[in-house]
Amino acid sequence: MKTLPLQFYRRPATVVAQELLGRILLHREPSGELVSGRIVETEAYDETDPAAHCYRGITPRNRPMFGPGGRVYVYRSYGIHWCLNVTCGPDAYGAAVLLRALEPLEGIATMRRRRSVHRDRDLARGPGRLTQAMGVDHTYNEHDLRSAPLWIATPKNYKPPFFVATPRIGIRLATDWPWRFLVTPCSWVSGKKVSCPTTSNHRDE
DNA sequence: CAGAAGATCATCT
DNA sequence: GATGATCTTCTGT
Repeated sequence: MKTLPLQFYRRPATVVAQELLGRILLHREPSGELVSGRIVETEAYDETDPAAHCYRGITPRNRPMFGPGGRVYVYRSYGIHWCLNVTCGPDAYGAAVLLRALEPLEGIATMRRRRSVHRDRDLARGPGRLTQAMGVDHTYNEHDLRSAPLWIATPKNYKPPFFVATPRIGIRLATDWPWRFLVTPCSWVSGKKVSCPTTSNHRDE
């Protein structure tokens, strides 16, 4: 599997969000074990989005978002969860893609140990669940995603996603595995906050 | 310094 | 559909 190069990330978050779908997130844990999953849901943020952490400039928390593309930005959500973002664009521009769901691939037994769920498809479906399953937390902030212990690569069977709509900020991108792509509005649209059904609660089929 | 809101999730009805 | 857990950040005084 080939690791994604720097220039992949140094593009607009909307583009990176689209092209991250189908790639593999890998984590070499302190124990040496490898856990991984296919990225199946993403969400783009940048300085133009009122819902984005970087909308009002740099703060201690969001500083990684203003770093160069290709790094980790992890933040605490609702005091309980960690959420994993991939920074995008050039240095000094605030942009990132939130990783919202994985299809578990390797280290599934470890994921099950960390998350008690009945079905494996729930192991990493949702941003908070994803970090719990992968064993990722804030200590990974600003880590370069081209190298261990946390990196993203392209699988051998990768096929570029097809979209009928143009992805943009405030739009959540997802694929039901295998390969049915969805585009869902979220956060803010046309300056107004809209209801935003979370994957975890509403895609239970 | 107090208070509210939040890129969530599990659990309950 | 509603609620609580739990904590950081931001805003207002």
